[in-house]
Amino acid sequence: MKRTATSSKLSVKRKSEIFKALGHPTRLQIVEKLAEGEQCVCVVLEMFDIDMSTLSRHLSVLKNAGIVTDERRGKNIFYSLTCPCILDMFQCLEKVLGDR
Amino acid sequence: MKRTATSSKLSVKRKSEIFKALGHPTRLQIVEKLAEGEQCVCVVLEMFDIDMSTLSRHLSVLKNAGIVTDERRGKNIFYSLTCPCILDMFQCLEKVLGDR
DNA sequence: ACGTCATTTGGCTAAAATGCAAAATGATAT
DNA sequence: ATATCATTTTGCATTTTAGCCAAATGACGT
Repeated sequence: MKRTATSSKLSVKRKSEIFKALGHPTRLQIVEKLAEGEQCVCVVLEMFDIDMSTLSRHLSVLKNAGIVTDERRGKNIFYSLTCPCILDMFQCLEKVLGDR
Repeated sequence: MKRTATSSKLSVKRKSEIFKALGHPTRLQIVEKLAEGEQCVCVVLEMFDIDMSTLSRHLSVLKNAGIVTDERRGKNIFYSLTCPCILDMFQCLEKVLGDR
């Protein structure tokens, strides 16, 4: 099967949404943290010097993009990567940075 | 060597800038087009129903992120991918989309 | 039912991104 | 020197995003 570089209009939209969601330092670091496994919001909060409500908003951006899911257990809410394969993208990116 | 998921602050910034640059449908399609090889601005323009000045802005966003370079030849300016390895990221992303 | 803890949501303001139109630039041809 | 073509830059209006604070929600303990 021939490999084409172009994508359907719908797919372009979804892909760019994912990129956009990752296009913020805080959100990028959240995802990197989740690479270690499921994390409680309270733990993630400690990583940054931002308001809890701001963090919550970032988490919802990631969630809307389909990058993470959340699950409530008791009083806490835990976030995790929907598909750890997203980390492969990060490695590719490392390489892009390295090659320049 | 142990593989860590976290990155230096500087690297986080640069990475998120690259993601951000790709986080727009038009820019994403430009990059996909450049996957075919160097392209004249005029050719890229035909792909979209946008003002030339708008396209030029998108191109400069990609350029500032280091994703593309430009070269003038005569009256025309040609853009190409700085590092075609960025396309690997796209394939990873396809997989992320596929896995859901 | 009431209070508390963890998190999200609404309301607001400031900053950044998008996009068009018009002016500026750079290369070439006359 | 002037005109023309291709592209970028500037100026401006509109929309989107980021962030804080305060109010709302949901789960739990008393």
